[in-house]
Amino acid sequence: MGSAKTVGATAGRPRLSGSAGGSPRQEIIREATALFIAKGYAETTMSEIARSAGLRQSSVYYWFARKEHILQALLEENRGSLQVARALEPASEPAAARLYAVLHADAVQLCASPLDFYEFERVARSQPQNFGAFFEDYSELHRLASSIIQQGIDSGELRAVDPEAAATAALSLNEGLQRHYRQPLPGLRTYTADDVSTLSADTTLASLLRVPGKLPGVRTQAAALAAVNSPAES
Amino acid sequence: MGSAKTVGATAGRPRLSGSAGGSPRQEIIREATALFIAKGYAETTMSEIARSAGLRQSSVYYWFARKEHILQALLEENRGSLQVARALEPASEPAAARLYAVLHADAVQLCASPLDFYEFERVARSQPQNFGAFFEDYSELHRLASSIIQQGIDSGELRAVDPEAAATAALSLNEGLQRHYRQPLPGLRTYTADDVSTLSADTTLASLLRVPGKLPGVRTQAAALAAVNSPAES
DNA sequence: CCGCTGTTTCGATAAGCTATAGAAAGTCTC
DNA sequence: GAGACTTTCTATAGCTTATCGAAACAGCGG
Repeated sequence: MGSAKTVGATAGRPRLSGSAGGSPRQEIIREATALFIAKGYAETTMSEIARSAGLRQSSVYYWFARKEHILQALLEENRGSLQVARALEPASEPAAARLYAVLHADAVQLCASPLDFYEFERVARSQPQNFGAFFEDYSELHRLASSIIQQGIDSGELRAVDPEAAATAALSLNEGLQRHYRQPLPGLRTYTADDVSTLSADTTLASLLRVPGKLPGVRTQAAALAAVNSPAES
Repeated sequence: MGSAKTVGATAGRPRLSGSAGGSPRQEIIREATALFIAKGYAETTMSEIARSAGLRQSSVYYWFARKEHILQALLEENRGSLQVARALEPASEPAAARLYAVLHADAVQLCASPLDFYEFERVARSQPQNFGAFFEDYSELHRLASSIIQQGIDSGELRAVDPEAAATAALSLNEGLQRHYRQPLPGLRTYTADDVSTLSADTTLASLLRVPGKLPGVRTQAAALAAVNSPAES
């Protein structure tokens, strides 16, 4: 099933609609991604994906045995915010700035992702055996964020809160706010990806900093950290 | 279609499974609610609802022409957190305590609701003409929260942030955290409804208070306010 | 040149879903 | 007891995801 050497174009029965460009697998992922962005995962049918990729509905199943597998493949191409957290958790800069940088990067990634976080989570939950990586990544991010918060408490930068609960709240805020970027509710202001990322990190840090007045400085430090530890140059 | 006087039990063709107890409409809503809580909206089929209510699948459509109408009816029975906001927005108590009370009440309601907020929103968005009330309620809650925040800024209790953005962040945090109460992610701690409500309101107020040390006092004041303005005694 | 094997696509179809249409089986009113 | 009204039923259309086996090609050995 789908051994798919990187053959140019020739093999197997030809398509009714002229043959494709690149590898069918990538083609399907690309078209599916565009449709997911436009309509969401649940509202996109395999027939639409097939039509966009120039295939018949059932032919898509040769490359992806289940609809969720397309999502899974898409996920594997979209890692990134964990790298920032992994790089910054053991670093020696002030914990507040590192936490800000991690949260901001996570929010940016949530906004840039082709799929709403909650839609992702819904599918992942229905297929836990295939989406183990999703939960592992989330749990690792949570652990790293908790650790940075603990460091900040120890150093006196942050208030003495429960680090685990604070990390949960911080990530929840990221997730909740990405929704407002992605699908603005009628009657409410619309936000850019950077708006919500800054709003989220600002809010969390303001709630944790022992001296709230230090927020602007933290923000500046975090921007410098992000420039160095961005996943682009890994 | 479904004029449904509150007749005792007699009218129309009898059911194959012995006749029902109360009004079929209420019966369907009750069984559907239980199923939605157990499995979520999308994963609950009309056949299951019908079976639980002692009807055939198509008979449910006599009472609810579309599946979403069941959800809509369910929504109309579950108002409440808006009442707290309406009562407290014009009140004269300190704004910080009123904001805390509103946010806490909203979070409690999100946790107690039979349906995940995001699942609700998804359906509401697909049927805007039927769920106008949902968006109106949300927008009113947002407006009231913004107003209380503005009052707090004016009185000097709260930092000088953008009230609209702060309200969006506060409600987003409520929504994001209800998810962690409702569907704990594997490997993470589980929270009670009161845990997440307190965590959410604490976090937001900590991020907004000019003097973070006042948080315990605000929390106490808010509890007193909630006791007086709870929707139960309206 | 011809059949064999492997690869990819196709058409047909099963099973489950929401929703509709019309017949059927009662009660109620006169 | 006839006709109207209410409620439930059976049957079915049209959509979805997913499976199955046949069809159409390339490349290879004889």
